[in-house]
Amino acid sequence: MAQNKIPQATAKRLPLYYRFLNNLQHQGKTRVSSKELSEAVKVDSATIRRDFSYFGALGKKGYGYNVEYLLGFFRKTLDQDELTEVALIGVGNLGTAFLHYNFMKNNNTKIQMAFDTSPDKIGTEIGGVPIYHIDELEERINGVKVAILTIPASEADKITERLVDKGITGILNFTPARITVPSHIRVHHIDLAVELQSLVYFLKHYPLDKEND
Amino acid sequence: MAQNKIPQATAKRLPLYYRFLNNLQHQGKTRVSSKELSEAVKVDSATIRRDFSYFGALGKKGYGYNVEYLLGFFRKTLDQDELTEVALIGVGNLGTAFLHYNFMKNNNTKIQMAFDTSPDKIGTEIGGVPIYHIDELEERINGVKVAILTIPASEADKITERLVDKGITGILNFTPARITVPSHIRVHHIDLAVELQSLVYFLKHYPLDKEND
DNA sequence: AATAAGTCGTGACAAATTTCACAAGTAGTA
DNA sequence: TACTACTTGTGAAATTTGTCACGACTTATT
Repeated sequence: MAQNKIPQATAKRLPLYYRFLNNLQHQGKTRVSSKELSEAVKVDSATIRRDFSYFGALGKKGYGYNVEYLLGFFRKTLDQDELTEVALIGVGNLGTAFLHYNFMKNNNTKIQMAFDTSPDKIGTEIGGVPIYHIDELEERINGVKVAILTIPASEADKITERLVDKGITGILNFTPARITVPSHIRVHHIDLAVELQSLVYFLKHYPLDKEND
Repeated sequence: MAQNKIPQATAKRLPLYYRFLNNLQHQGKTRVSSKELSEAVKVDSATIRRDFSYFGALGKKGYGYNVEYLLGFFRKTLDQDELTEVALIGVGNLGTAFLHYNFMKNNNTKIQMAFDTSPDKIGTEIGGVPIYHIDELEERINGVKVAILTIPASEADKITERLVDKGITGILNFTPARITVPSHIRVHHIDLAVELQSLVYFLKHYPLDKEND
């Protein structure tokens, strides 16, 4: 299932490449060079060529890459044909933003259900996704392997434990809490406050002049 | 202004350390070892010690680190005493989430104003932050150096240009668009769709067993 | 005082990632 | 066909980041 030779740094950029290739195709472009792509995604062109090369020789010298071919290749590589079901826990503003986001456009993931405690929300739908009471988590979440956590930090540990018990394998954690999970479960943390603070720190201590992010 | 010896990877972790040290202090803890901290923030203890060591010898052998001392040190280092004013562009769900977030608790940043186009929102406040019409951007944003972009991707380039013209120096970009700015302006991209796709990719291709994130 | 247990700071190494720079090949043109 | 301009794929070097492992010192205990 895994050609486990691709560096993690490369793997993180793949979804980005995929989306921009999609854009290019919609624009009717049939070929693209690493230089053009570089300007679009803000990644060094040599890095892009290196990234692609892990999958083999996908381009042609003097020509560049064929958009459709590359796109087809990435679709397979990123398992874009296979749907991954996702559950969203916590329908606050951030959670609602996710529900409105149309993930299906370029995507292989679908938020299948959401959970909250607010009586106003339970029983309704947002963006076509039904919202259930968190008490129903155990009975409804069967089969879902990925969860997005957009709840208050104070709830994070408790909910995480319940998710783990139900066999979740990946968690996208937006709470400031650093949750603890068994080692076979993958957690990606996105901490909005840290991101903002970090940006401010870089502004003050790493003034830019020629380099770019 | 910058002791420019600190690796970027370290710099990114500083706000995280800072917050957990704050938590510890609120819990009344006076000392902490790199091992304890490691368990809390999920960063290898050797990495933590190395990170701290870039700032000098902050700890004591056989004892650990004094929470208050360390906290005071980080407060200075992260310029927690100096307030950075932030403008938020786009008061959708994601933007609203930011406005509700109480950044002032452990933080040196304050969202001073927000902009949108919806007549329902303009003139109101959310989380104490006034919302203005985007047309008033130029006249109101003076002095603000950092902007959070939570608008549709299609607006990103246009708004970015206006922000740049008004002398912004840092942008936290939540739109899927990879915006283009002059090289002296720092942009951090956070792409929610990419984050989710990326997590799914890792789940499928990099099964965990003992290692952890 | 002596001993044991704990912890830092860091030299040295290892791993991961990025970048340079160029040979080799392709496309386009005349 | 011959020539020019372009672009890939990659060996090699550089840079960045993470980890190991241990000497040196501190605290606590007996």
